[in-house]
Amino acid sequence: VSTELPILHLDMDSFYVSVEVLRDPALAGRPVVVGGTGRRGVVASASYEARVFGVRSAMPTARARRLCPDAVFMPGDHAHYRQTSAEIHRILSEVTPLVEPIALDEAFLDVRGARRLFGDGPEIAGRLRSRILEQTGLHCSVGVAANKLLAKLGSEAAKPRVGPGGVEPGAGIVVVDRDGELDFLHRHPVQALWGVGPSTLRRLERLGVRTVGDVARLPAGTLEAAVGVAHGRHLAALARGEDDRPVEPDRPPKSIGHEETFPDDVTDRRRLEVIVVRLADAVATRLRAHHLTGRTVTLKLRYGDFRTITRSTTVDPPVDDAVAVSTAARSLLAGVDLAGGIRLAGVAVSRLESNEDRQLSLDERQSGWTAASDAVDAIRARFGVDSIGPASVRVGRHE
DNA sequence: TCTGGGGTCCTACCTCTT
DNA sequence: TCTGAAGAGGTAGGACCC
Repeated sequence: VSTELPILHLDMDSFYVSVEVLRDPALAGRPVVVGGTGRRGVVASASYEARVFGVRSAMPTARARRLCPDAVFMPGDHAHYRQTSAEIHRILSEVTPLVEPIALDEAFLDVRGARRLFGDGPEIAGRLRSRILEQTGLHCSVGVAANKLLAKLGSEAAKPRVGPGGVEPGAGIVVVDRDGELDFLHRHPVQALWGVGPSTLRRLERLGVRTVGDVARLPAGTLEAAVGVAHGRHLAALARGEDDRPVEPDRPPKSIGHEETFPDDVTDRRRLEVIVVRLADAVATRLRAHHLTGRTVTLKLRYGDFRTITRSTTVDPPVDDAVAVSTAARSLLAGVDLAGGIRLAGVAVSRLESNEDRQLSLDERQSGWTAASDAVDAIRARFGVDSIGPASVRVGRHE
C-alpha cells in the first residue's frame, strides 16, 4: 500500500432499514422499505432484498409497491436513527476529531494525525468497521484514498451489489491507491462526479461524454461552453482526480427550514395560512434549540404541476420566535396566487447568526415574545412538543 | 407514473448607492 | 442635474447532494 491515503469515506449499508431490522429481527432477509407511506411518499431506504425487485431510494413509494407488493413498508423513525447515528459518530471520534458528517449514515474522516496511534488509512478503516459492527450490529462500507472524491467512490465500490443471482456481498473496504487512481476514476460513469445530476448529464451526453475518462479528455473550452465556466473547471479538475476540499468538522448550519407535501393539493388560503404558521413555529423552535437567529425568511410553494416558487424577505432585527417568523411568512403568502392548488409548502430561515453573544435591541426587549418563546420551550421540554402551539394551529386541529 | 425533506451552492437579475 | 459604471445587497430560481 502506498503512502498518503489519509481520507476515509464511511457509508452505512441501507442504514434506516438495517436499524429497523435490529429492532425487529423478524424482518431480516425480507424486502423492507423505509419511506413516506402516504400517497405522495418516496423511498428513503430499501433493503438489498427489496432492491432485487428494482426498488431504489428516491423512487415514489407507489411504484415501489407495484414492483414489490410483498415488501414491508415502514414510515421510519428519524429520532431513533439520529440516536444510532450519534453512537456511530462517537466511535469515529475516538480515532480523530476530524470527522465531517454528511448525513445520518455517512461521514468523511481525515486520519492524518491518527496514524501514529492507529496505523495507516486501511488499518483504521478495518478497525472502524469492526468497532461499529460490535457496538451497533450495523455494517458499513469504507473507501480509503487521497481525497474526498476518490474515497467516496471507494466506499461505493465496497458496497454489496444486486446481481443477476441476487445479493452479492461487497468488499467492505476499497483502497484507491495512488498508482491506480486515474484508472479507477476514469472507468466510472460521469454521474459519479460530484455535481453531475440529470441536467448536467443531459448536456454532457450531447457531447458524447459517458465516462469520467471522457470528461478528462474533453478540451476545456468545449466543457466550459456546455456547462458554464465555473462548473466546467470544477468538473475538469475532478475528472483529473484533483479534489482539495478539506474534511471540515463542525460546519455551522446556513439555513433551517421545514416543508411538507400534502396528500391532496390545497387551494384554500385560510388553510394554507394555518399550515404556514405551524411550519414557522417548528422552524422557530429549532432556531432557539440551536441558539440561532436569522435575517431572511423564505416561503416555498410547489403547485400541483410541480412548478416551484420561493418568496423571501429580510427581517430586522433577526428572528427566532414563532410570531415573527410566521408574520413574515404569512405576508409573503399574501402576495402569491394559489390558483392551481398547492402540493407543498415550506418555511425556512437563513443568514443565521448565533444569538448568544448578540445584544438584544430595544424592540426585542419590549416585544415580550422572547419570554413567551422561552416559556413555550420550557413547556415543550416537560410535556412534549404537542403540549403547546400557536392558537391558529390548535384551533385548526379541531375544525 | 410520478416526483420527500433536509440542506448547500451558484447564477441571474434588480435596485440602491457612490 | 443628468448619465453611466461599478459594486453591494437582496431576491428568485435552478441544480445538486443524501
